[in-house]
Amino acid sequence: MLKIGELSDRTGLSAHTLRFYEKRGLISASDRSDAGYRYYTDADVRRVEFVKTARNIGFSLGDIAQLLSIRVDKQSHSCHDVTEITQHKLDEVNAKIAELQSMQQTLQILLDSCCGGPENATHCSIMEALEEGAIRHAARSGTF
Amino acid sequence: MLKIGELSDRTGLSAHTLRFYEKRGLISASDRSDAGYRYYTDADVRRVEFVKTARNIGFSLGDIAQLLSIRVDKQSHSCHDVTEITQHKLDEVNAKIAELQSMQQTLQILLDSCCGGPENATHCSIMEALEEGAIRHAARSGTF
DNA sequence: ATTGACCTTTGATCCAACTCTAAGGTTTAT
DNA sequence: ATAAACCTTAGAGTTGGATCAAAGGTCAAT
Repeated sequence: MLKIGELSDRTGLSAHTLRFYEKRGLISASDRSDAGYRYYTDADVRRVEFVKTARNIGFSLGDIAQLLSIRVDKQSHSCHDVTEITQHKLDEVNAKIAELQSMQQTLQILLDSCCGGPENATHCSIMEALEEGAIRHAARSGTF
Repeated sequence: MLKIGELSDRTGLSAHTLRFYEKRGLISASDRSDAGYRYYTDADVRRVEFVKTARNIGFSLGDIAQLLSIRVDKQSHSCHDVTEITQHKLDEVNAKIAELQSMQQTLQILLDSCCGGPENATHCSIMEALEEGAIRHAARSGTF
């Protein structure tokens, strides 16, 4: 049985984060000491590792909660349930990439248009482009 | 002289957002009525449009503050100053794209590995992959 | 028995860029 | 004169994923 600090050492997640995940319902301690210390089993460690892997891939904590509920009762869920979550994430990622690539293009065009030298910015073509506003209509949705 | 609602109509930014930008130091009203109503000139409109254009491209409000300070005194700034901000943004965007593409690949591999059918998830290869943790070490930095 | 490292909790704070609320004051048209 | 539509402010709330602080209790080793 591991205490939270040991679990933290083993998983690389801080004790803060582990408690936070518990509050979010993602993990829990199998046992508690009389004083309330959390004690974790090997199964708990595996669950935390599962969360960590999913998070590394880019799943949100909400997605992970869904994946975990499948994990504990695989019989009652289908592969389709799993791919649906995964596909949804992929769609999100693709949308974000498209948006960023649009920004990338615009920024590159701006950079290409400007000398970038020590001349003063009175006739800077980037400033002029921003001034004219004739740039693009990006699908901004809280990217940065 | 426009009131804030008229400026809002003209720019498509809400009055809330315009006040928020003012609080952030990006814009200001050239005048106020006795009652405190904001009044905007054409120059103010152009400044707001500048902000909007820059924001659409993906610049942060902090970046935009810098660009605006160049704008009001182009003599004292060089093209280099402008390209530096732009290049920095481009670097950020490129880093984010790389990170998302890494996620994209992983998600695609997971999807390709799974039948996605109505079979129960007992042997789902996505779940197994998450279980094993042998996936990747993504450069996560608060993307989602 | 004392030190120091560990643990507990609730709740606050951070980031960005809004978005909204409450509680009122003003303007304009009829 | 009155209603509708506008405006003001300070401040709180939103999202996601942490991260930290305060104030205290516990444990292991010496």
